[in-house]
Amino acid sequence: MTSGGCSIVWLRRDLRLEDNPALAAGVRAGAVIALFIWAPEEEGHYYPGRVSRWWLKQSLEHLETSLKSLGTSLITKRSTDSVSSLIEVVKSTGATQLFFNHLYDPISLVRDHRTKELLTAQGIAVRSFNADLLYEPWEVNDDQGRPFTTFSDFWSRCLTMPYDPAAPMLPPKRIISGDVSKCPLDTLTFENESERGSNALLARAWSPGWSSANKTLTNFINGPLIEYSSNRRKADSATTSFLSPHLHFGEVSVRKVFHLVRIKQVLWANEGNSEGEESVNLFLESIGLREYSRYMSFNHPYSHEKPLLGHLKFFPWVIDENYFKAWRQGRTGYPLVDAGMRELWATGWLHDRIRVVVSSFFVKVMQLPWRWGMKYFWDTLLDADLESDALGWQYISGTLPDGREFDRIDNPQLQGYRFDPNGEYVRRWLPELARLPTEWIHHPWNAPESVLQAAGVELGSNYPLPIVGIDAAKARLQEALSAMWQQEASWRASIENGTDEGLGDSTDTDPIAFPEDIQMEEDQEPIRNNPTAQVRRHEDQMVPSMTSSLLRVGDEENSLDHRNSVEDSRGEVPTDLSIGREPRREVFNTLGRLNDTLGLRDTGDSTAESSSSSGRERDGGVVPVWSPSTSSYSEQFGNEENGLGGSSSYLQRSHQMINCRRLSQTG
DNA sequence: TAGTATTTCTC
DNA sequence: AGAAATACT
Repeated sequence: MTSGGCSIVWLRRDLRLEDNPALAAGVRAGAVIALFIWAPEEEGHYYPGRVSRWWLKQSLEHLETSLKSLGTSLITKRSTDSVSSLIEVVKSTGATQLFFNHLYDPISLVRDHRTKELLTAQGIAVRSFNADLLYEPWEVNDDQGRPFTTFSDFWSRCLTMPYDPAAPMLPPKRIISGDVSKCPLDTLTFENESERGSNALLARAWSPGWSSANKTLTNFINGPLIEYSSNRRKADSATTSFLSPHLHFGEVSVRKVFHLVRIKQVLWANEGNSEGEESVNLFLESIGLREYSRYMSFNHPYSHEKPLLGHLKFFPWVIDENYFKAWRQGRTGYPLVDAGMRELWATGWLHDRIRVVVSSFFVKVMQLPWRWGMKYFWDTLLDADLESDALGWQYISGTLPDGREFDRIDNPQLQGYRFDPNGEYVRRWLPELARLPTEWIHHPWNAPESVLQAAGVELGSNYPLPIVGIDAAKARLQEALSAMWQQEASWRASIENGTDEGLGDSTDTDPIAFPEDIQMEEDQEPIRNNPTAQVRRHEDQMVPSMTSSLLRVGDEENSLDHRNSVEDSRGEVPTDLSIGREPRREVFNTLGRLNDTLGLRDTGDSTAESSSSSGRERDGGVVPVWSPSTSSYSEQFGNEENGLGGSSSYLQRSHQMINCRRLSQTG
């Protein structure tokens, strides 16, 4: 019981009982205090959006009910500093151990690192676990022991690792409760009055919580999965998994998903059902993208705010809030884009394909800064996920080695006929166009006046004309790109002259500010003639888009001297996109104080035995820690050309980043 | 069967 | 937009 000192199990985005290694460790160790800390201010700009908070609230209630039935309760704390709250709970309960599962977003990396340092200093035994990924980011490396820089290489490696992802664990049968009599709990508030109203409809379409997540998974595997390969391209098919919000909050373990799906695949393979087999591959790929997003975030913690390809910092984004607003409101004049944006606003949901369409339009046609779009997704998506969304937007923006090309503009009209050939999707979300014949539904601006009249469409009045013509957009994009390269060239030249400092610094400290911390949400007309479209028939998908990564990492020592940056990494990047080099090292901070520099020394396969055994340690005997102080990232992976000179600024930069305060109080 | 047109997809 | 797979003749 409580006398020997109980354990705190700090729950975050792992709101489940099954296959929860931190919880299992706590239970094994004796009495447990299950703790959830709500400290949204720590997230800076990324204070969770309305629908995301709604989900979290339901999920926590569900979890608490489950915990109660197992014999304990959920302790909730409202905080602006998780670590202090943890210490407070430690003091008031006499806990001697802390367990939690890893997170990989930039803010958590820093916060969790700090947690370990401070709590360990207080004499608390801290252990952390992998509960969110098939493999930890540091387990997956190329033959040289460096992180992969493209998704496909990363993923094929994952699928051929010498050991399987850990098998999912069963939930505890009962939990002995620690003594919380002296530990006051806070009531958490996740929504205000007006939000409550807006959220009311969500419950008709979604059921947050781990048991519902399991049902969703089962339904998917026994239903739509087999046809995933053929159906996944329709804009509104109901053939996707709907798992993404569940996965975001860790209501279901991705390893369980993986195992169940693989079992199905083996079954189908034996029956010679190749469509089913292929479907599983494709579905797993979307799981893989989610994995990769964590991988990228871990290796490049700036990836949510900086393009991984350095020259992008010279791209002359169009700073136009009216464009931005038109996009948010679904009034760009391109039906497929507008339908998507209205669905997003009304439901918090978008098919993966449509996410690509609207974000590509945002970046390539409007040329608005991708971070604005990402922020809006963050604020409005039910499955908002920083890592996945950063990967998606970077992929779309062409700022990754294997991202889309810069100069490619997707034409929403063509995409419309592709993903929504009969215009049903557009008609559902744009009632003002509902009577337009399919022939014109995706390009009303070309329709004869008589047709428009018959359909009751008045362009420029009840439906807008295209906000930007595609041809004009192409021209503007060309200009922007040449301006970018020019800037980049002169920047490079200034570096060679040693006059870099100024420029280098100023440019990368200015991720274009968000429009006065947009009330992106409520400033819209809550129109939506489509309230009852709770018909969540739409599909889901893990994340918007994505892919890719960057960087080559050498081992710390080597990379500084030999591996003279650029050149070698350059090989696999399209032509002159320079990739940064980023020395990095994980520190394995073992509780028992084992080897603390098991970094990337041993590479992938066979040699990895020592690290693989420790890395795989299920009990968390070894706790890998992302160590900001020893890692540095090239600011925007583009400019390692400045050799050593640059590396000192990397360090500075990384120190800045470590400053939690800075991170967390931006917003 | 070779050669060409068309569809599909980029993570 | 361009490559690759597929379909057609």
